[in-house]
Amino acid sequence: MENRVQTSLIALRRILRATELNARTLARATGLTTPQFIVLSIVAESDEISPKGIAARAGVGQATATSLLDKLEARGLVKRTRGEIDRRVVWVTATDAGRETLDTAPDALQEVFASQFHRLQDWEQAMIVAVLEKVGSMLNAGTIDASPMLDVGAVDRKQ
Amino acid sequence: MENRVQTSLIALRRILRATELNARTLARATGLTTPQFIVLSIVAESDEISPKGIAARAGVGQATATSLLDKLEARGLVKRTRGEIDRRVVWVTATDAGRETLDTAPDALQEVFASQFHRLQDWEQAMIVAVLEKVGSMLNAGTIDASPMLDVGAVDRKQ
DNA sequence: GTCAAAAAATTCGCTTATCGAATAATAATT
DNA sequence: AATTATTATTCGATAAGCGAATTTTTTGAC
Repeated sequence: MENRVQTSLIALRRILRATELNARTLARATGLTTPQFIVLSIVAESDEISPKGIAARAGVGQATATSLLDKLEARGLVKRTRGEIDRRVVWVTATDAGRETLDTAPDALQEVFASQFHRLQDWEQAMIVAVLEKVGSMLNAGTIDASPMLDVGAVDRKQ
Repeated sequence: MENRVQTSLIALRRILRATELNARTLARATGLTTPQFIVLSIVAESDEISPKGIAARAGVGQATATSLLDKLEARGLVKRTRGEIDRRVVWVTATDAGRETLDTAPDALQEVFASQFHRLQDWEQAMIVAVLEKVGSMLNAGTIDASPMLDVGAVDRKQ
């Protein structure tokens, strides 16, 4: 039914809003701006990533990524290293200070989710995991092959 | 298991990323910037809303909301009207042009989701609806009592 | 009723984000 | 060897965003 699609999308938007607000809160807690925080998170998640990759994952242009990295590097939260095999690329890694910053940031969303999650029955938890993964792949699968006219490059290249 | 929480959060982030990229794409398709698009959507969803409410829902400051509204109003996509009972507040509504803009915007995410969704079995669809709503309320429940410093009122008041 | 406090929107000044185009360096292709 | 691609960066210009101050209006206290 069309209704279910509608309901799902509304629920999705609600989830989206909650996570967005959380990102802002987190960013403030760390003294970073939201985009800076997002970039730092991406860098910390991957042990080595290029500015191009960061741009793709953060959904911003390469120029923007460079500018954000400049600020993070100036604060000593990330480090840039020229690639040795391919000297065009720059490898970005999180410094200890960078990881520290992320670790000490209290992730309200995560905590809230975890606490609520633990209240659920086992089968409910399993159901949530399954559905979230399913929806994630649905959305991602779609983005890739359904809209080639849009700049999907960024989405494609995400590893 | 802590693992399930982790897995869920990763899946959530993936969903988030997809929807974020979609928002940017949509914004470009309409000739608006992403924040402008978001604000216009919020306005169109509610038949009447104040700048303060918009700010809360969009997760930005009041000053920012005003500035975004200025631009939307200049393009004739929204209209401001002084409140009659309380003349401090301004009621913002979407104009026909504003609704038109949103309607004609091809919502890639929505289409992709819908097409994937329809392939599923009935029980799977039902499960997705249930889980997404559950997760939404879990996250929002948290947001409300975990961070009262944010004006979460708007989230409550959403119809 | 008047005066002070609160509330809503706006303005202002300043910083950050963001993009596109141009540039520089390196790699790949021919 | 020369051309083309790729990667990052710089540059210039616009938009987003914040906090503080301002304006208008309402509410509360006395």
